[in-house]
Amino acid sequence: MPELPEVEIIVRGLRGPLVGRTFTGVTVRWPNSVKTPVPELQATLPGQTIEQITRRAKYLWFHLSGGDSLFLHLKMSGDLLVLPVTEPDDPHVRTIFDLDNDHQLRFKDTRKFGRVYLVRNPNAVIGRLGPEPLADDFLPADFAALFARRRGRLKPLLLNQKFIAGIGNIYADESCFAAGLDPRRTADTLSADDLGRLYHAIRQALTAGIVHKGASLDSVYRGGEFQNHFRVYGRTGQPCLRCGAEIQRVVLGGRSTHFCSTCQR
DNA sequence: CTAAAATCCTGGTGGC
DNA sequence: TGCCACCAGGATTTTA
Repeated sequence: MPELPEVEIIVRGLRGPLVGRTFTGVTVRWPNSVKTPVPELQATLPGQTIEQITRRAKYLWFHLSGGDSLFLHLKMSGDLLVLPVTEPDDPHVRTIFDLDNDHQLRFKDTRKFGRVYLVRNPNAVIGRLGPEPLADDFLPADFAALFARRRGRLKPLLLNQKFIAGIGNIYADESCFAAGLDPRRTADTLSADDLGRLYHAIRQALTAGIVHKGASLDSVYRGGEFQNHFRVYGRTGQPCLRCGAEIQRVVLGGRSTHFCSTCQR
């Protein structure tokens, strides 16, 4: 569930407690989540200091003093806790990173979809991602250019991280509503005007998500309250806040898709 | 190229 | 009350 805005908020919150700290050990309780061989992770990570934490798409990116990159992806139910070693254990903690100040970074992840990568070359993890929609140099013309020669449906394209990075189910639906576009439209039917509206809708939806400190959903409370501002996501059968028609739900690309068939064409 | 389906997972929910 | 089928979904992989 955490999408670009939620990950951005989490990254901002982790910088204070973690930048400058040095890893002293790693405990892996669910090896399937670690995409680097565990012995290699345990041999390479300790001793490296966290120089900076950034975000790329929905990945948290720890820049390490040894030149390596630690990437964490929270997927559906992941959460990160920085706690003193004396803090009681939690059965849903899958990986524990020991720090040099008697604290631990605990990767809690009920559904076990989250992933951990330690790599020398960051492109091994993030090399095939599409553009960052909130980047200063990502312009309407860049967005429109993505649609050239594409013929897929709009919603699955927005969820495709190779097409554009960081958008998930919530912000895809909210962006299509704000742009007045039916998520079932195919890319080659969108006019220049449609693409202009969609560009601004995506940027505004993601920015609003960050301003509201993300959405708290999926029983993972993150402090945000953007969930109180959804206009279509999760509102199946309820009246459209703009026209009053019932919000529809269809499945596109295997994902629940919520929209107003009156306002979105 | 597009797209649908399967995969990985558990907790919550709705039906009976 | 208890049991079970089913749903949620990010990203990848498989199949058409």
